[in-house]
Amino acid sequence: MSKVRVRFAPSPTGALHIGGVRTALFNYLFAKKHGGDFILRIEDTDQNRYVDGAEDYIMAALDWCGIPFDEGPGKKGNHGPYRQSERKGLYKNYVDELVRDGKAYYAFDTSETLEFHRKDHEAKGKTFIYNWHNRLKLTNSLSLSPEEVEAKLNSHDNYVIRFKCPQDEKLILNDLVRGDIHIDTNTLDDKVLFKSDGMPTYHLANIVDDRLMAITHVIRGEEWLPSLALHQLLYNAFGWQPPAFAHLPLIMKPIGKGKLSKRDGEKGGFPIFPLSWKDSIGYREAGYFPEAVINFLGFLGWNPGTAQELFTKQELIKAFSIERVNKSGARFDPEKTRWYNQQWLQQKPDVELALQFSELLNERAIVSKPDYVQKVIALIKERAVFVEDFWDLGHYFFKAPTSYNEKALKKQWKEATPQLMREVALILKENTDFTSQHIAQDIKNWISQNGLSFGAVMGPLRLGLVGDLKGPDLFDIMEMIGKDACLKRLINIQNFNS
RNA sequence: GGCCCGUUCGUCUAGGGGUUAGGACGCCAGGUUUUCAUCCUGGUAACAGGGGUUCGAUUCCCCUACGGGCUACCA
Repeated sequence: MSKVRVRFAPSPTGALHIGGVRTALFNYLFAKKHGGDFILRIEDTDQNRYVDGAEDYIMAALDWCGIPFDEGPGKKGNHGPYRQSERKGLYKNYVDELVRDGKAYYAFDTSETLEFHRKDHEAKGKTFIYNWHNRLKLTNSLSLSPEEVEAKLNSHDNYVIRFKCPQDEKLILNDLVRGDIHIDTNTLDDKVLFKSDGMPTYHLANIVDDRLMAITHVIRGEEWLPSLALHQLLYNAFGWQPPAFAHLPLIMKPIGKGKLSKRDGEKGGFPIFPLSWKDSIGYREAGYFPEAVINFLGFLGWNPGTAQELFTKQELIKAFSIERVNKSGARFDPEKTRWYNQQWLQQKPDVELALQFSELLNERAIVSKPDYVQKVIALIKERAVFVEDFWDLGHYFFKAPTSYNEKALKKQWKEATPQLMREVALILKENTDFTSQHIAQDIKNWISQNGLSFGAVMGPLRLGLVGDLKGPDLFDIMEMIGKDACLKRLINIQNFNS
């Protein structure tokens, strides 16, 4: 068997959204699983929809996600160029071949005429389809005499080239995900293959390029399923062996109807793009790890059939199989993406997290020793979902509280509290070995010797040091911030309450 | 409207002719803890409906309903 070669073929019409990344990922996983190549091809045959920066965005996004391509724009390969606009000259010969063989024809109908037919049919409750049943009534090289056609071509009239869809054929198409699909060619239309601007349509370019680039498996979104028959027919017309096809289930809106779109992110307050694009925040900027993004994307429409949910990229490659891809669309769940990130954060080494957190600290003009930051992270990481959370969770390790949780204060700060805190301060002052263990011992002894309750001491104490009734072991916190800071903070809260 | 695809807890899903229909997210409760969270334990909750086939159907077939996609000189 020949080497597996798959491609991801986006149009540079804007930012790649999460569904596109999922398609790229599945292609990549499939290729790597079989020791094959993953090719990036830019399908920019529609110059009207071209968006500046979109191609760079696509490449940057794939790079951040850890989905590198083996061949593509800017990379060496034996099948380039990898932008369809740069392959423009190629397509005409192929479509001419089809015309010569009587498998395609020139059509001169103006868009206005076609639009009229469509509207007219719609008004009558019918659908206008340009195919076998009416093509002889329309203006094309099948209905016109050769002389008329010649004249039109010579006078540079606008024309398109349409595929002459065969009549009365029952096709059985195979899809790796869905199995056999039955199609009656009489329901198909004579799709435009070549546009009047000299560019091929998606259908032609796609087939020609997949052939020329020796693509063995076409893995794409389900929105392409209706085009499968046409593509199969085109391979037949050229006399080419078609690749295998797999259509991935669509990703649906978290709430409401339809497939996931850019707007859902804005509405639901979650990222829809891997990287920020214009006003839309990306997964990267929202604090997600690429590992987590890849992981949850991998589980959208696929699962390994085991209980394991956390997968590295290498594990995904190993476990991936196209047969286990689901048939039905998957509703996108932003909540679960958070869970994946939380899980990934727990697995990250503290050193690495410390490095990232230090940058955030720098932004707040806080300079701290790397090993101190690392110790802080060790204490608070288990309650974080994002690196950003470390600040909310552990700001008191770096700065004295400037405010106190009002509700908690009301509840905790009783009449006897000031005196208790003064005594605690005294105990701390006398401590000569300021470690969590010894502080705990001192305070616990004092509490039990005086018949006090833990709550009456620990609550106010935590409020004074942290500002809230949250956080890790208080004695650990005390050791970390040190004796001086502890005493200062106790004076602060005393003053605040008097 | 036409063509095509699909349908298991709220969501992502496993399973598959005879199961207490399993897991995860979420939610709820309990436990642990000086607090919060983590964590642990438990709970909640599903085979769209109707016909077949069969000793038996959630699983196979058909119909209906519902959901989705496509229906451009866009990809």
